[in-house]
Amino acid sequence: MRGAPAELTERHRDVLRVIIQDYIASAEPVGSRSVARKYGFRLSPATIRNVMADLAEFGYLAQPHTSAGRIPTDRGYRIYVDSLMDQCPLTRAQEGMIEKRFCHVQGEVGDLMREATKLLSGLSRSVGVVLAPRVDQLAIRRIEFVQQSAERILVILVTTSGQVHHKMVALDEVIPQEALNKMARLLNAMVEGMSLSRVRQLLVKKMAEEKAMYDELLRQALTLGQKSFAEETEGEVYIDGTTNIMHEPEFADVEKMRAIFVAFEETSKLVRILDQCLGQQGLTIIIGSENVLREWQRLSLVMAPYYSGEQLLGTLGVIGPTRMDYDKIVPLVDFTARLVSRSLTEVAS
Amino acid sequence: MRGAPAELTERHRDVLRVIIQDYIASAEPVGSRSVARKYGFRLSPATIRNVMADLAEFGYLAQPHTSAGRIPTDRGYRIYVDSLMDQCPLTRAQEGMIEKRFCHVQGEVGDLMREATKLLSGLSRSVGVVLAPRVDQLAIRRIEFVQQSAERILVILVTTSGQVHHKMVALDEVIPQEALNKMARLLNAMVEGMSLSRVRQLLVKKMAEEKAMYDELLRQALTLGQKSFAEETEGEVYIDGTTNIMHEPEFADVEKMRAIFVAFEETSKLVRILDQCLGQQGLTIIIGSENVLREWQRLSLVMAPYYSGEQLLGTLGVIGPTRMDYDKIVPLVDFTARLVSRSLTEVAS
DNA sequence: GTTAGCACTCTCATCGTATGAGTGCTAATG
DNA sequence: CATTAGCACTCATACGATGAGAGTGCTAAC
Repeated sequence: MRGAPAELTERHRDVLRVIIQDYIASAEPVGSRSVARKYGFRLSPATIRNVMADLAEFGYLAQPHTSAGRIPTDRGYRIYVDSLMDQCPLTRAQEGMIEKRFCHVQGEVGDLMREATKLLSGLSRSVGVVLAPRVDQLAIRRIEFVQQSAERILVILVTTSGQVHHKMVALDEVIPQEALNKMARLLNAMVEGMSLSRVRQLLVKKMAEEKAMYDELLRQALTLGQKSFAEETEGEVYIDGTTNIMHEPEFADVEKMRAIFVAFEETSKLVRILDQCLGQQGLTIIIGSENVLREWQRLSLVMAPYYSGEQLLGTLGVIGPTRMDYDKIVPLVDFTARLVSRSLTEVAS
Repeated sequence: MRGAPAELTERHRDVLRVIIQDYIASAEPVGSRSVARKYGFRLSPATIRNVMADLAEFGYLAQPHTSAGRIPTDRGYRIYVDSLMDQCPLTRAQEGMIEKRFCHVQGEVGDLMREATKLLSGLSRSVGVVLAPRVDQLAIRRIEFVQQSAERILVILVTTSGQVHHKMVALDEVIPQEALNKMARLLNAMVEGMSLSRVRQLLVKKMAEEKAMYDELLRQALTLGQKSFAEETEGEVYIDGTTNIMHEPEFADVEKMRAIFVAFEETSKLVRILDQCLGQQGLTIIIGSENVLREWQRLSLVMAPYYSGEQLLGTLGVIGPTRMDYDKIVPLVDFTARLVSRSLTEVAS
């Protein structure tokens, strides 16, 4: 393998494009004959073979066995999505249909996420995935404490984006509901509009100040607040359409399929992958072996971030086999992210 | 097929038991030879064959093809779980281990459900499933209204069992947060400890009374309450370990497997099946074709109800192939249901 | 640079055969 | 009369050989 895209002529690029598109459509190794045919017979199969030999040498194509056609390598897909593909934008009708589906979602953010996930999986015939906003990053609208039993308090947290989170907190002392309400009011006044991570800092600071003071209620409120917000929260993932990829011939083998499904179930690892995408600007594509995790190396991701106004909230996209329909899926993901951002921006304002 | 369990001799029952146990363990059709062996060679294969022919005639056994051994029919499994099986109770050590896992769950009810689901799937090496309590049936501890945007109110509902539910409600008039708080206080006083379904009735009644009166706030509160609790809620299902059944040889075929997974994703149908179990007293076993739904006819369920005190809350159990290890799974489900009931009873008190 | 021709490789489907597990039936046995 | 040995028969499965077909790589000619 020589590593020289500099030597790629226009013909190399054309042939590679044809092969990848053909393979994505058929899942069968592509031979020189069929490339020549798609080329309008302006070149003979033999010529194509020479080009293909070059491409194989560059590492963009591989052969499953000696006398079979070529299939794209991950490196091949990479160059394809970077500079070869012609994106195939959504039709007006499709866009309208998608917009309509989002209009129906009047409810809370969770519904919006679910709808987006379903939409992505449905239209891509692959797996749709949405990484929900970290609670840490979100502005808080409201805190509420509900006494569950003598020493257990249910903490409810509402963000400005309309997400609701709750957790149970154990206390050593018994606090009556009446006092809890007062504490909630105190804290609400203090933290409204702040992000959870800023709240944490604030509480530490206040605690230090308050040590000298003697407002018992405030002291208790701060302690309770700290307990409530102590843990780092993990991003939540919505995923849908996993059964879609069962059809893909690359997972016909039950053992491979099982591995994939186990991978989907391990949401914490998935979150880590999606977090990487968050770091990037704009649309991110991760192809097969570019994934660090072993179980993911047969899968590709197309992800785009979504926002509320200027604030980056999360990322959404499609997971599929490396042989996925990038030219259709990229515009789909792009458009969906835009719409989700629009919806969330409206809600927040 | 003659339909006459009356004619079942002790020997018939013994042979059927041996065959079913063998088949459950091996997933291979069972031949007369191996039955004779398990019998300590006190009878010859030929004799066993006669018995097996009888059992086949009664409809308890079937042959995949002429010259293969026998496999149990769903009817065979039915008589097995009803009167043949020797339950194989959990060891002291296992019980201790399970109890320990539940002790760790100090948190909210959702965590408890998730933990139970994982436990069931882990120990059964099948699919664990828990039908969470219907909100309708549960006593309400607290209602809270949070203004999300001008016309959208987030309604938060806390049950005495510590579940949190929320939904978005759209209004025509704009109500300031201050008024919302007052309304919440009004409603809380009114409904605390009542079940959602009773609250619905109550609100209708109050509305009628109030029509004549002129407390604007109360009127608004009632309207908002009605909107909030209007819809019937659907039971939520926790499910875990779906990948476990991929190993089962009966689902080696990808198409069959896909059908199963699609069935798992369709939670609404699953809820309907589980609801049936709720109607029953005590532990319910549904075997293969006893399921009404086509997609479920290759699966069996072992379900047990769980309670908070006296009140029936939901049902939990294991889903697996009809060839599942009933003698181990029945005690497991039974014990788990008992423990979950205990935890929930403690929380409520 | 392009192409025709050709030998070569490798997969896959097909077919016949052998194998072996297991049955059902019959007749002999205690 | 229940039990059993014996035996012919049935199928599923594994195996090996064979042949077709697709596709390659190389060489020599255009």
